Amino acid sequence: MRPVSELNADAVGESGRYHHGDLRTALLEATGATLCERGIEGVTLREVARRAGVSHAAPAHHFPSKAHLLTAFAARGFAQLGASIAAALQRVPPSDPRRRLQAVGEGYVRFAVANPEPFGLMFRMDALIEDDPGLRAASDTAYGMLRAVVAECVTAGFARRSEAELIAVSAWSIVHGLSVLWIGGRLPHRITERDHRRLARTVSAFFVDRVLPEPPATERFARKYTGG
Amino acid sequence: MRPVSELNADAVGESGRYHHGDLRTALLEATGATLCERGIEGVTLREVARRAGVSHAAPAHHFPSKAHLLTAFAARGFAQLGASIAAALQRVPPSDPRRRLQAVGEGYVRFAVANPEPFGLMFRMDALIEDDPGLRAASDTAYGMLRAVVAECVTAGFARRSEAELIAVSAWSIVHGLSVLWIGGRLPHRITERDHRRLARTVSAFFVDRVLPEPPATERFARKYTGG
DNA sequence: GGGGGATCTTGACGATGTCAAGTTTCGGAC
DNA sequence: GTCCGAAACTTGACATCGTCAAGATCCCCC
Repeated sequence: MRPVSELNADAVGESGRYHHGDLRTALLEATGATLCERGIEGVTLREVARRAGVSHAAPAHHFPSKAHLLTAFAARGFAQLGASIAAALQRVPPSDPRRRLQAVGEGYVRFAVANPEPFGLMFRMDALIEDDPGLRAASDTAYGMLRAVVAECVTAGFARRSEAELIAVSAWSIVHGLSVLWIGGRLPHRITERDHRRLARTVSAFFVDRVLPEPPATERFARKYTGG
Repeated sequence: MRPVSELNADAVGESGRYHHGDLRTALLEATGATLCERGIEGVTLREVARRAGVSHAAPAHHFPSKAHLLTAFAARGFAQLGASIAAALQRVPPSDPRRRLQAVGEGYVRFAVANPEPFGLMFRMDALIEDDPGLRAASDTAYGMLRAVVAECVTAGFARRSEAELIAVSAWSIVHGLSVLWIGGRLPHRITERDHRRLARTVSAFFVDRVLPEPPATERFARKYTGG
């Protein structure tokens, strides 16, 4: 009977509390490592368990199924996405809501391009528990940050309140689409080969300047799209 | 020894030439049927073969691997996407390039929402042969239609030639992002519950009117984003 | 009309997600 | 202090998957 400390010495790592330690966290981190090394289809319950130093069926005691594990990982990803957006927002004062909206877009695309596999997984609804409360909450939090900044723009007079939702959806669509197409290698190479931040900044600024022009221009177009 | 006609009678269907008929096409159609019925993860080589009425290893003689089958199906999807865009374009005369750009966006989103699973598969690069010539060609054709209409807008004076690529990328991003978020159920329900065509039309019109305003306005913003 | 090659089948292999049953280990009750 | 229940983990098994190798079948062309 070999002591458990010898069996799991390399896998327990920093958290050596008991049995394995905090296996739940270890599995999530192993998922991230596998995801970045071998891509989404390389993420296997058995491979993740292998990396965590446990048997192939151990994950079942922390996640009812593979989908639950991926969902928990995706929820963490949405939290990190929110942090990326928050970090970008912190650099722009509340006095300039248009540039804050631009910062949201840059933070979104920057996170996506910096973490392509996790970002891709976050929107793989076929592999996730779609109505998981944690996932929904994390996703809604990120979207809520965008809506809050759009609301700031409304308050500052750069947009009408009735078109706020349309602007939010459009803004989210353009940054999400740009991220997906970029990660998927669908954009022309002469574009994506440029500096990461520059393209994200250019598209975000382009959107903000065109969609939220100076207040007078806003009034001109607003009434068209705000009918009940 | 049962005659082959009895074995495959129900599967051969309309094309009863020999062995099976045109198995390659039958497999592609079985893929589409499985995809829409059971979702992306329900698409299995064995299930597809089952539906086509052949043994589990038969597809290997027409597609070297599952990824090749899915890639061929995705290429067909891009062709259909192009057809959807072309159909939308045909309803708008060349004299109004701005509304033609709007039509491209509507055709794009309409196809995506009408065929969510095929559309999702078309951008699942982890499951596809990324640099397959057929897939690339079909994808580039669809993107080329968008670029062509943007070029029309440039010719008509609604945009500067130097910002054409930026506009094309932004337009593709917004319609693609809207499609992905919509299909993924990430948009607020109070939005997606509305009529399909209306949201697609609203966002597309919103984009066109804001990004391609009357010529004078274009000149105002153009110089910012066109630096080398 | 017969042979060559394309087409399809059968059988097998390793890998995967999940389940059932057994084993080890922790924490609290006595 | 020790003992028991529950939690954590292991072992083994099953159906299914993608892929490969080998054999069977059928069409086209010489």
